[in-house]
Amino acid sequence: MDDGRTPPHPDIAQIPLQLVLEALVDPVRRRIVAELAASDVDIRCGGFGITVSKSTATHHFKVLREAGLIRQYYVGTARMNALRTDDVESAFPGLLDLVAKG
Amino acid sequence: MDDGRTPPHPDIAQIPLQLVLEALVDPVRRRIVAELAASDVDIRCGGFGITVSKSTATHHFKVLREAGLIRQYYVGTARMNALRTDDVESAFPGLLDLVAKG
DNA sequence: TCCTTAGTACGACCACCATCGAACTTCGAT
DNA sequence: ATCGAAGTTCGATGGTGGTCGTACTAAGGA
Repeated sequence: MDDGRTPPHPDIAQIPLQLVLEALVDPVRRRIVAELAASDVDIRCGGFGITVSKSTATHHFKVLREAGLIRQYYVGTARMNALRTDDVESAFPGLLDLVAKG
Repeated sequence: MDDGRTPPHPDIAQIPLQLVLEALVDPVRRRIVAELAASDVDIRCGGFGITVSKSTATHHFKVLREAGLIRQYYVGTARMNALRTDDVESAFPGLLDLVAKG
């Protein structure tokens, strides 16, 4: 399970609303979530329409992951991002729709 | 309508999600919203279980009002606060429930 | 008329967070 | 074996927002 590169992912049921709102209040992070929500496939870190530096992007993905909103895994050097749609919807119903619709 | 003391209240349909999230990311403001959601009656500014100074409280109410979440009106010297439940629910379905449940 | 109560307005301060660049790691391809 | 592409880590910086105290205004009661 733990290949030493896959970061830990929290249990959504135990994430306080505070953490989720802090994650989603940033427009860059909300854009990431919206793009994932609109996509059929997972997206690598470099594949989003965001205009920040790579180090800043890394920071945003970490915040989203620790808030339980995305899952991350490696494919080669690419770090893939998946929206935890069902998890989030069960813990915070309606929230993803709000973000997706903008 | 305008008695010179009643502040302007924005049309909810035109409020960006950004503004609402900025309002709700603060735990003090979320507490205010939660208390209003749990109450049958409107509550004056001094009637909440928050532990900040009066000037800080004024600031929080202003943010909530400008985000379209509450309506404010005067009764004597007391400034009453009412949750705009239906407005918010129609513009951001599910959001108030998340805050109310905490 | 005072005095108290309720809240606002204004500055100042402080902590936090988004941001960046530079240096580094890891993987894949040449 | 090298090189480039993809991210990470670290430290520094700058702006913004939550906080407070003080001074102020408005309303109601003694």
